[in-house]
Amino acid sequence: MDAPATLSAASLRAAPRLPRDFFNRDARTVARELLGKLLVRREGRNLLAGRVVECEAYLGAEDPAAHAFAGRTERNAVLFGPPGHAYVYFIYGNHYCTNVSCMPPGNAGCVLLRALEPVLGVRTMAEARHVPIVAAPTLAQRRLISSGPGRLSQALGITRPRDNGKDLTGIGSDLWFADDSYSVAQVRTTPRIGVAKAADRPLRFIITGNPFVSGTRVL
DNA sequence: TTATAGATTGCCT
DNA sequence: GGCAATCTATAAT
Repeated sequence: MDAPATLSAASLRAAPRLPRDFFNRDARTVARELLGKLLVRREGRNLLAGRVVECEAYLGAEDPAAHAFAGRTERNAVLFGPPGHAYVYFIYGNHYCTNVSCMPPGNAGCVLLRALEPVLGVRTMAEARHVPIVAAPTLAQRRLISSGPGRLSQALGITRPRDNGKDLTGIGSDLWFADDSYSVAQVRTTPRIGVAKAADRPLRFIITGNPFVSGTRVL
């Protein structure tokens, strides 16, 4: 039912990176297929990784909730560039949110990453989040690491100065998506979280039943 | 130049 | 469940 709790660094290195064509499609398609993939960060010789369990699609000119809705600005310029690049923005004075651009240049779709299940480098991610390091963390404690868009960005050290505009499909990139052939049993869609406009559109995608999805009640 | 809302989080009651 | 924190982009003077 749940994804594997851990993953070896060797198998992660063997997992193919998602190519640019993967992102050169409608944001809804990319969001759905991104579920179950791994977001990987290389910190020197150390690898950090989390499995995507929740994300949201943002469209272009036809989506009032999207940053690209009002057109190209210095802030959102990445969205209008080629697919497979990181769009990182700062929000509420405290948090970075991580997106990946979709669609060909000129089309501004993107996918916001909202929750990861930590699978490799968990201790390092917990330290980055200032989450207590304990021998046998509870589910509630593990959820604090990367369940939420601001949380997962902090866990992987993703910031706008460091990562905005980065090519996530580049060979030399220190941030990328990997496919370890994990199979997602069922995908559920819901309205997007925290948006006032176009609040009725089912553009949030989650792995049904995964406990690391944000807002999940922990018993 | 000033005001306000925001793709959030964490602490308080 | 309520709400303050804290900064940026954008709208309103």
